[in-house]
Amino acid sequence: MLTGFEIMNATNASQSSEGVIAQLKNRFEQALIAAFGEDLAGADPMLVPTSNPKFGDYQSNAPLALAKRLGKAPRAIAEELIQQLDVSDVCLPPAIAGAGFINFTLKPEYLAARLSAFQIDDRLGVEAVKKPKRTIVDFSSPNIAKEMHVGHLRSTIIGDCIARILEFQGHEVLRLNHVGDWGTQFGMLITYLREVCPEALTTADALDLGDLVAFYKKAKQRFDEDPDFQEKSRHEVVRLQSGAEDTLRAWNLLCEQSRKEFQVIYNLLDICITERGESFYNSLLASVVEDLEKVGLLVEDQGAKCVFLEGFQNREGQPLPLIIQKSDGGYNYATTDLAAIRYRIQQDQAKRLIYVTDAGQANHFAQVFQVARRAGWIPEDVDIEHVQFGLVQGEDGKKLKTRSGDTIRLRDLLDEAVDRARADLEARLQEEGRQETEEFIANAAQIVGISAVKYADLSQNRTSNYIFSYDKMLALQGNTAPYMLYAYVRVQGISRKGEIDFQNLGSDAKILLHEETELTLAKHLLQLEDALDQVGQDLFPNRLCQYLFELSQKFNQFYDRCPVLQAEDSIKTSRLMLCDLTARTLKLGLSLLGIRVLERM
RNA sequence: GGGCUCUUAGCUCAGUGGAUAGAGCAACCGCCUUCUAAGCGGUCGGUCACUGGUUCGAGCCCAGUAGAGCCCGCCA
Repeated sequence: MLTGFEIMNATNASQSSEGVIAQLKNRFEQALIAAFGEDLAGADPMLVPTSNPKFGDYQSNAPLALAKRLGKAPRAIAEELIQQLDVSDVCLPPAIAGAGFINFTLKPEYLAARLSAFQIDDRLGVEAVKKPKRTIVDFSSPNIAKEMHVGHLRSTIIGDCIARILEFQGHEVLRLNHVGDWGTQFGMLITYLREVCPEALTTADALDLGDLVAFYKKAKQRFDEDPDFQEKSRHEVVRLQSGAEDTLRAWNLLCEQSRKEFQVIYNLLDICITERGESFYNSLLASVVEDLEKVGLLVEDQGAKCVFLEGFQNREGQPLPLIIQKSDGGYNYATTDLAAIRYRIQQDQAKRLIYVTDAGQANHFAQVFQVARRAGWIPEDVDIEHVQFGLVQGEDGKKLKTRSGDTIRLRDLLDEAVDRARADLEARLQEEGRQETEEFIANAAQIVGISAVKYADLSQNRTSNYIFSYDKMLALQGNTAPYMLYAYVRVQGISRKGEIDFQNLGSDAKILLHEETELTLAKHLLQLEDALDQVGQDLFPNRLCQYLFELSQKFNQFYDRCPVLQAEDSIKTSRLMLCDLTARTLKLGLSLLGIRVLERM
């Protein structure tokens, strides 16, 4: 039981660092109960940013939704709610509008107080979650002995971003690279190499990945044509899975070779990930079959051990099986994925499993999740989610390919983005008669190029296909990485020009919000936590991009209309604080997208 | 045949059951003696694929139709 004093303290949360929406929601929930009783305890306050600035900053649609349930007119409900609602420390008096909306406008003093607190807060007001969840983000997952191509781009970028956001929110995140390092492709590759290049199987660095890819293609061709070769390859897989020493050594060399190449890409993209490939689960596969047998889900059909699925049919309208063990005794990826689910829940103790793969695997994951659920392997308190994304298409709307029709190597794609960024920058330097060092140019081009690729991907709703265009992603205006990097650079330009130390603006520094653009910017700065909460929940990084783009726009409007260095002292200090907060918010937000900033560009 | 995803401005795309559907690009018109104009302001641009349904209220939910892409028994 709270005392009156404690209730007042709990209510008077203007210095609290929770998100504005969360804070208003709390107050609203209390008012709902005070006005209409405990029955309404779970009712949704329906608090959202307003659809139009003329309605204020936030609105509640709850009175409309509750009209039927309470048997009262929406406006009357709004009236009663406002009576019970104490938000005077946060907002101007709430207004009832339209059919029964309640509109809230933040008080400038509240804004200034919150933003002042951000001044000494590296997290910019974003609280760590109270209940951290151990989370696994499974992403990137290239195949050994193949090069990373454009198909791995989205998984890598989106997965990394999701991991960064969840980590920042305070969750314990395990980033797993479920590489394809185990399966029939090794049988044929090793068999082929034994014939044509045996030294590759015993000597490190005898081949580079490019050669491996070429050998892989030839091996595949032989496999498809030559029954003898097929037989040898299958035998090689069995030898590998049973641990034959020479085959295992060859396999290890191939993996090591690929790993080095993958790392080049991960370094370029600034990706940190732990490899735990399919082979890791090899020893657990037999028990998956046994345990499915025990719970009575396993059915033998045409020699294969399967689980028949609910809600999936084949062409003839028959129930579709998920094959757990092939008729030749081998396992396939469904088995591995089931073993991985169990391992991640039981051994890793994960409470949230996130799989970042293309939408084409939606069926596969729905099937695997169904079987795991029916087997009782997914406890109530564990969430399992397939975070799917669409294809990367060329500007012709078809799957992205080189001019000659080959798959584009990820390495080449990234290099070209950097080359183009460099060409743009050099043209600009020439035009403006600027002289910069080679080091400056190389660094700026690198960051602009890579950021542009990442941002172009992350800023789209991931569920749809997206059209890859260097021209659009590197464009200097619009919702692009360069636009946002430039907003950040503008702030740093001010501090250089004015010889400002943002760390040391004086102890009496106060935020004053008089101009419209100052208020608008301040309000947006306060919404970072709400934006991150949403992405943490729904795993749509484009929402964070949208937030940062709007922040950049609002900063540029402020920059355009409010002189900083020429302003009178107290206003100059206040504006410097807004600049610094904007820059730090951009830097933090971009870092959560996996994008680094530049001080000059 | 079944499943999944998608269809919003000329183009590329946002859009959380709520008020008059938004950006960017392109086009056109303005704004640099002033912190980097890689910027800002403005104009133009909509049958939210179509038809029904649910709802006080639908671009959003449900059903159907059309179109696009992807997936569908021993590859991953």
